[in-house]
Amino acid sequence: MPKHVDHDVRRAEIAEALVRVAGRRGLHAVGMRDVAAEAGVSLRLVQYYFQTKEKLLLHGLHHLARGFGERVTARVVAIGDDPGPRAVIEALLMAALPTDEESRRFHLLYTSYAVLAVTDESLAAQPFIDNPNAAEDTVAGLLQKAKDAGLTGPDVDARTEAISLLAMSAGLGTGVLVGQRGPESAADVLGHHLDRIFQDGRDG
Amino acid sequence: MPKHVDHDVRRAEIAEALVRVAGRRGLHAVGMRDVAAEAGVSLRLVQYYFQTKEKLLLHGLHHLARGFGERVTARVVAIGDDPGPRAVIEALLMAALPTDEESRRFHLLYTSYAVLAVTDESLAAQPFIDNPNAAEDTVAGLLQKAKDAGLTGPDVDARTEAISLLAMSAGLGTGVLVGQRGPESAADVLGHHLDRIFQDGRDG
DNA sequence: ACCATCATGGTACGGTCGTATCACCAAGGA
DNA sequence: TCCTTGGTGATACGACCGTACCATGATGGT
Repeated sequence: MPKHVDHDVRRAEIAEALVRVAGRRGLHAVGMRDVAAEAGVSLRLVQYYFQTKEKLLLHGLHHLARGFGERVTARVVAIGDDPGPRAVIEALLMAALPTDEESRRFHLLYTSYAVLAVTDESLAAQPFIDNPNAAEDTVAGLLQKAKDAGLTGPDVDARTEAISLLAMSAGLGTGVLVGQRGPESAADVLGHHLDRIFQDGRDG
Repeated sequence: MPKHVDHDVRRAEIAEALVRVAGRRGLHAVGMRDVAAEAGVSLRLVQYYFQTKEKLLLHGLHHLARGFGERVTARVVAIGDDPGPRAVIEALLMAALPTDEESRRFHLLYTSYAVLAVTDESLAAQPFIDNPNAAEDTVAGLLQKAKDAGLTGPDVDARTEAISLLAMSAGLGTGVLVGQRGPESAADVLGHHLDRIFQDGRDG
């Protein structure tokens, strides 16, 4: 067997190119030729590693989700050793806001994919259920831990507050994306609600 | 002058057709031929009343926003004479949730348009700033009135809570749209936060 | 050393999309 | 009455898109 190129690496490169060009011109406007040009390869190559556009888009979604997960993890790790639940939740929520180019791209494309998934049955809607649910479980778990440790008021419902915070983060993110408000304003609103939840305890 | 057809009526009919077919198959998937077929007219007619697709889409957005405004107004009016601020806010927020086919369509298409506006400079981003701002002002005004009347705790910030509620409503709406949660769950979460805001007062 | 095979390039094909063009009808003012 | 003009239909055009097909290096196992 000749040449032996790592297909996974190549596919990741092409998926990266898809995400880049889609972030610039919009997911609806990207064709396979655009992706090929962005990746610096020929159209045939894109066809070779992904047989069809549908598979390319699907892979792009997974690539996007994976990259975002890594981003969030990195943010959480970066806040230091044994941080309080509030710091972790804050890092989680802030990472989801479109503050820099990467998060902006993520928010735009993830929303585009979600919209596509509603009408196109070829694009599975499952990632848009599972991923948010996982995030919800994580935040709810952290809140419950905080509540058990007495860091929050006794009347907070961890699950409800987790849902609220994530929904707010998503909604505020869209507002930032379309230019309705700045990232600082969104962060302030989130911070206000974290203050409310953690008002009875102290945090590190 | 012959025939005398009311252009505004015709354009509204075609815009309605655009919204219907886009709600079914996704905004990205609709062409002028689809709109013509849905409206029961020829392609030429769509071209005649809207010269270009860009203008058709723009008119569709305005049509959508106007229809939604009327829907919200109707909901608010329907709750009876001189309702309390909480009831009005609740009606506002609930009307935005994708509960029936019409609100589902609105949420899907408005999100699609917003995503388009981010990358396509032809589609003005202004509606996605002005409309949310107007909603925000309305809710903030109602909250302030409630606070002045002693219906809320003295520590609630009307503007921040208005932003939060609308962002939550939008985020929850998306969650309902993609099937992550049911409309009842979203309504519960919103109700929980309204309870919190109005916890110190009584409402009618 | 050879050849099966992975990897890659170039290009053509069918379809669709937005838009433009040509033709026709109908009606009301001169 | 006739002719100007608004409304409508059918169809053509050029561009682009996703996909398929054909050709050809390059390479490693035997």
